[in-house]
Amino acid sequence: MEPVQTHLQKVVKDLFAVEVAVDLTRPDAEFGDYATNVAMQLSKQLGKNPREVAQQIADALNTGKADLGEVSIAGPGFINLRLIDKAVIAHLKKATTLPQTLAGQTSVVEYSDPNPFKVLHVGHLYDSVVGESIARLQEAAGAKVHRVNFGGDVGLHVGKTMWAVLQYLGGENPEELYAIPQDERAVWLSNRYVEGSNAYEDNQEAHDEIVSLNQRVYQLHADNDHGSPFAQIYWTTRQWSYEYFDAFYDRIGTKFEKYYPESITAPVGIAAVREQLKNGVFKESDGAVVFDGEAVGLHTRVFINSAGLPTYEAKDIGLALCKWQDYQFDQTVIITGNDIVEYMKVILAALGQFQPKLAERTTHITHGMVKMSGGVKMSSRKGNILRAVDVLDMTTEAFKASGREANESITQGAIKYAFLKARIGGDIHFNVEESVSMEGNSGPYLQYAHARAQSILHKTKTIPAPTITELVAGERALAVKLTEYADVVTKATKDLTPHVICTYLYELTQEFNRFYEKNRVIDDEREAERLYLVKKYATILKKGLQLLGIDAPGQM
RNA sequence: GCACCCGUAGCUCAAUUGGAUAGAGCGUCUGACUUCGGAUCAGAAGGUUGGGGGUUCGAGUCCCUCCGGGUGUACCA
Repeated sequence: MEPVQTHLQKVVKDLFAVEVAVDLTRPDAEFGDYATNVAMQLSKQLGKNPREVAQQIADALNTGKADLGEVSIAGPGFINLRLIDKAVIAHLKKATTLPQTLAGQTSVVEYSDPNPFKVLHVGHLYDSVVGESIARLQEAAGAKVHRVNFGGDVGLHVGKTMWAVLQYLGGENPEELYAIPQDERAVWLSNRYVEGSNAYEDNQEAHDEIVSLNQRVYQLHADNDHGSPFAQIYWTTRQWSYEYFDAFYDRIGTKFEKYYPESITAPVGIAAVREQLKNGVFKESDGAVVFDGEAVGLHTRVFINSAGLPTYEAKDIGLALCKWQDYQFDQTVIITGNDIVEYMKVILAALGQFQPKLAERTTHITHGMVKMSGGVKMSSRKGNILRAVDVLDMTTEAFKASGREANESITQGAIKYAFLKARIGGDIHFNVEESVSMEGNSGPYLQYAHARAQSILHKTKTIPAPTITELVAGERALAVKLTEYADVVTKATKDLTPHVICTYLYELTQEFNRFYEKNRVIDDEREAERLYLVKKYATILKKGLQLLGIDAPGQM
């Protein structure tokens, strides 16, 4: 694409002596390989008819070189360009080579962010799938990516859990914990949280005890207490929780380099906020330390409450500073639900007043909730909360129900693709039956398409031609589509939009099926050349799916 | 009340960031297989892009306004 673009840019500059950014777009195939609307953009400042401008540019282009075939003008003044086949083939050769747009850069991607002691629910799964994909996109563009995770190992929910744990153990008896089977620990612990939450609401005595236990947990951190019976119970169950997280992340193919527990970020945050209180970034109000967000068009939030305890705000400031100290990143991406979008603006506005560079390098992207649609069977499950594992189980069951053998890579392909194919931002509707369908725009369909392409390659001893020298009718559309891969990935990386990869891969399979319907591969005189196309196709499908965190088995 | 996000075909989503006749899948209907994995392909129907106004060569996209939905809004996370 580059030679054509620079050529076009030069032609425009020579003709009109203006410096404009010439955008090349990929129009419908009927128009050509590339299109530009530069003539329409220029027409106003030149005071000329756009088609006239387009004609001038087209004439000048035709006398040039740069891989150009047919140049035509259409509509109000679009210039449509067609590459010569040789240029398409040259591009095809390096179709899977991605521009290293983030080479040498360090990025910290923070996502999932579950609270220890609590259960991983469907929202964490969605957040994790998005985060992993974004991390992979940045890695593919050459960045050094650090995956990190933030969560509350202190706070009221911990007090609630500890209360119920102590009830269960009959007091501060850490040795009793070992009676709980290893594979039941995570569920057991999250059940304690639910019990503690209920007691906190319903029982005044328990309520007071929980508040007190919450304080004890903070104190335990302040004292670095690992030896007292209560501390042993806390640290042991906390560790269970992290083991549970790690096991789940391992299952879904994501791995965090570092957890930032609030017990670590809170003191850092408090210190920074107190220091900036002196500098006037924060101010005191009703005994609390607040940031006056209204002064910058946002809302005011409390960073340290009137009891002197850090709120989530201070912990988040601490988190930002910890990440900065650890990585000195060029950029950090934080992925959360969109309920905290306004909250995060306040945090970044506050941070920007004393760490402007850090704030500028932070990108907060937010998603909506996962809503279940279709025939969801929830009757056997307690409570309103949909756990992450429930989604995996439901999807596996849906596969079995359709009479096929389920396996983990297909289950996850179904879920991840269903989550990623829509633009990040709004709520998504997860339809289990649709996600496992082998027809239509689904993960398993693309996995199948890849497996089928692999099977073609294994069907013959012919070696795919190392490269093609010409394209014949029926091959060109597929070849052109294959060359779009790198542009699509680069765009997805720049905009942090994995869904454009989904759209592309699906369009690619459609293009392939159209080709395959009409053109024989095996036992054709162009077998070697066509195998080359099939091989490129399979490679791009596999690589593209990998960027989404989806495995592409060779057969299924 | 105020702020932010969302509203596109019956359903789920796209739309190259202001460009060409708003495109796909599912579902519905019509065709095509003794053929490389038909888990496919070709085609049809289905739209006042929530309503109205504005900006300009050109608006789903930008501005105003109204309607509908969601979220947030001082010591929870």
